[in-house]
Amino acid sequence: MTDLVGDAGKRERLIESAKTLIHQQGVHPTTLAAVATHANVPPGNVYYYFKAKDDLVRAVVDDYISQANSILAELDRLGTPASRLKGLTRTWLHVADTVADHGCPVGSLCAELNKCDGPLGEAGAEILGRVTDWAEARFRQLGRRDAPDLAMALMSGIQGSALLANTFRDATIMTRQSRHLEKWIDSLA
Amino acid sequence: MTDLVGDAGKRERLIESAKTLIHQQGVHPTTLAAVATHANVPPGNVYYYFKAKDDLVRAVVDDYISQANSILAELDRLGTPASRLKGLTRTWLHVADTVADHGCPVGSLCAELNKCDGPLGEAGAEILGRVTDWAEARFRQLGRRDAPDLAMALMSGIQGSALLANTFRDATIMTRQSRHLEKWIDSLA
DNA sequence: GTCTATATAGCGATAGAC
DNA sequence: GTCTATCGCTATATAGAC
Repeated sequence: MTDLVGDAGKRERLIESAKTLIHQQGVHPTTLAAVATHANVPPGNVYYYFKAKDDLVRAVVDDYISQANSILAELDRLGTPASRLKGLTRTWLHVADTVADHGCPVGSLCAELNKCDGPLGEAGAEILGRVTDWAEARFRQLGRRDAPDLAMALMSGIQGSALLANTFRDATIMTRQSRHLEKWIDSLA
Repeated sequence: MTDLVGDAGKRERLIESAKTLIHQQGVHPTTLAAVATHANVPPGNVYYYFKAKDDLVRAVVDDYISQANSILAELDRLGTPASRLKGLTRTWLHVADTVADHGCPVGSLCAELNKCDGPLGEAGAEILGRVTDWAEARFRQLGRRDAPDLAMALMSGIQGSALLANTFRDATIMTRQSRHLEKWIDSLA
């Protein structure tokens, strides 16, 4: 949400810059000076747009939530619940190389936020909760009573393989696991 | 590996203290002063035992590797490959509450190390590689040609559910996923 | 050989200049 | 309303005391 005009998109650039750097380096090693520099904004100037570092991180989380909403809305245009769920899996497949390099953008962020005190400590649940709830509803559309468990199993399979792909710097771990999960979804339908 | 005598176990205590604090807070927020205090060692004295913070973290990684070796050796005393693999799954089940509070000790550590430069950036692969290789060999004992994929699928299911259990602060995510994985292993045997 | 006092540096945050 | 100079804190690391 841009506050007013006069921004010249600097706030958005700062959020985008923070997203990139946090994905690559993690939250703690990412300094506000680096975020500013990468966004072509005068260093030290970040505090005009965000009153503390935590607020910038919070903005990044909000950005991921709205990004998730867009992706999920797009997936719902697919024909069947099974194809929607397989489409979700394929979302990570498309960025397998980036995941192998730096991990899943939201998964690795959640891992770090989970260890934070304060409001940010619960922020990860907002992003992953949005996606998990969506998957659960789609499994229910498939007529599955155990939809909550299945949604968790799917998300676990995705997030776990992202962690392994990153740890072993091997994008094929994602692609092979993706095949595995898509077959599994078909077997349920 | 203790260098010499005269230690009075301080080095071991520092490693144990670092393991605990890193698990709870992450690597970056854990200060050497806090590690020393928690280990009842004079602050600032850490540098006598470890020449840099990275060396302490490296010692923690080595400790997890030897811990993994012990656990895997113990699991190999079980009768069948399938029971060994299910035993691996149950290893996380036994610490489900801790996982819900602070994440999987090695999984969350790997997530953070994956974003580090230098030798530590590859350290996570040493721990998870040890376990993954073991699982792969056990799947092969089951006569599975696709043992590498199955090992990754199993580890993904475990690590992914650990991340979700931590994110949602819900230990039952681990227990339910564990049931799911054990059934899956049985279906392969 | 064991430990402590201190140097150094870098970051987040603020007060105030333009 | 927009941005910059600077403060104060904290953490790693070292030099040297016991």
